[in-house]
Amino acid sequence: MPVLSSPDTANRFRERWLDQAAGSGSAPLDDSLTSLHWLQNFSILSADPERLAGTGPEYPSSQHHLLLRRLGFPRTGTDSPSSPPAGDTAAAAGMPRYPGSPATSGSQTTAAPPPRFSPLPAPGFPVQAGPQVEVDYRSNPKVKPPYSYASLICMAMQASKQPKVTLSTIYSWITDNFCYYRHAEPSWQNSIRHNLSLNKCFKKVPRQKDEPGKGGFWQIDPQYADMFVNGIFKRRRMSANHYGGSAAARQSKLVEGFPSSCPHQAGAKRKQLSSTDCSKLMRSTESPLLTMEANKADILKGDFDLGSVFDDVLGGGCSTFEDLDLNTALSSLGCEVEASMNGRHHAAGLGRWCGSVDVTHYPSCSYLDLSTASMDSTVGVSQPLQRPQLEQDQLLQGQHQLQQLDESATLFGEQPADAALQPWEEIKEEPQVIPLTLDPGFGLYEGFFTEMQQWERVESYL
DNA sequence: AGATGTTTAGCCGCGC
DNA sequence: GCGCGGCTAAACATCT
Repeated sequence: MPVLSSPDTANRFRERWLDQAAGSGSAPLDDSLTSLHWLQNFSILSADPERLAGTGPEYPSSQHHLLLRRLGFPRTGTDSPSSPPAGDTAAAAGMPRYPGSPATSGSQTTAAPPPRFSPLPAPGFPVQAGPQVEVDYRSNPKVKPPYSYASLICMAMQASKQPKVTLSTIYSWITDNFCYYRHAEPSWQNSIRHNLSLNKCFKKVPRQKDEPGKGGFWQIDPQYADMFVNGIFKRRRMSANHYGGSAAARQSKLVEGFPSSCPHQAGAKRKQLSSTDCSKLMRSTESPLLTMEANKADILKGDFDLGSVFDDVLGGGCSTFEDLDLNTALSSLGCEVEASMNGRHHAAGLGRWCGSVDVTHYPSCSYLDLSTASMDSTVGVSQPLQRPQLEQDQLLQGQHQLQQLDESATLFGEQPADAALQPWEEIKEEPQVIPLTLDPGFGLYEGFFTEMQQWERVESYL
């Protein structure tokens, strides 16, 4: 993670951040740098359930890929499905599946580069000389996207402007954006369902009696929103010495904070608690409110205390911003900015995974969802926006923030070259993400947004 | 019947 | 080696 090392920077941050907190206006905008027109062409728009009937416009695959990458969808090695894909697989095609997992089938030896969004190889993956080949997952049916199902679900949810999505919406978004799944055996859908059910990060929202349709809705449980960093599901173990404290202690906290660490979900599921016991245990404490209350103490105690972090940083206790992964924080906060233009709500995906420093670096990205509904929607409450001026202002604000993030991305891009050699270092930091104490009903987008915006602006004040 | 949701089982790769 | 995370597969239940 790029760092800000100068105390001056911290002071600048404090000055600007505090100024903003005091109500000072925003800086003039430069539309040329903040145009979001490209977003409107992003195929993620098709995630809009109303457009998922398969009649949506098709965008050139190259454009899709470019946009997808511009959105910052990172290729994540650790989230790459580790099992042979279903259907016509990359493995079957003899294509090494990323990362570092050579094709398991040697029957066909078609040489192909590993699927990747970024030209950087993953650790353990042999560096290949020559031109970097990128894979367009939208049009290439042979390469399985290197995203875990949880990540795919998260993407679909994020891409949707809805605070809750149906299973079919998730299916549609995935098939719409990843050609592989259009041709794959439908077993992947089973895996999606399995993931939704088993993964505590996803919460089912029962369909109202008067709501037509089948099945319920799904959303990311705000309690676990921080598990999705850069839109990618992160539940990897932390490095032993990443924090100042003991890894064991943090692991303990992680377990406390994330029931997903229950042996049933974890690998020990068959060795410690029986799945039934665990399931019961988990469900007995499943209420986000309960668990939130239970976790609140720890969270407030400073598992990641923003105030103390700033105190450290601003007070010089922290010589650098290394310990403050702003992008992680931002993404943990699920940065959302309302942005609809001319009273017209743009469809899903009016947002971006921002903070892409450089395609040659594995960027630390934050998803800036500019969809209006996300912020204004609460579960079961649809609140049409009729605040054109506010929307304009917020759009401008969002654009401004994007601009600032881009600028800060440039700033962050001035990292040592060797930073690119360890692109996965950020992943090790993922447990550092902030445990959210949010309204479990996606009220987070309302109640939390005020705080979130300030976090979102953190970089803009540097 | 088909879609959706839950649960169980087992395999694999990776990190510690 | 062990634990964990991710995946596939399958059985089963429930709902539309």
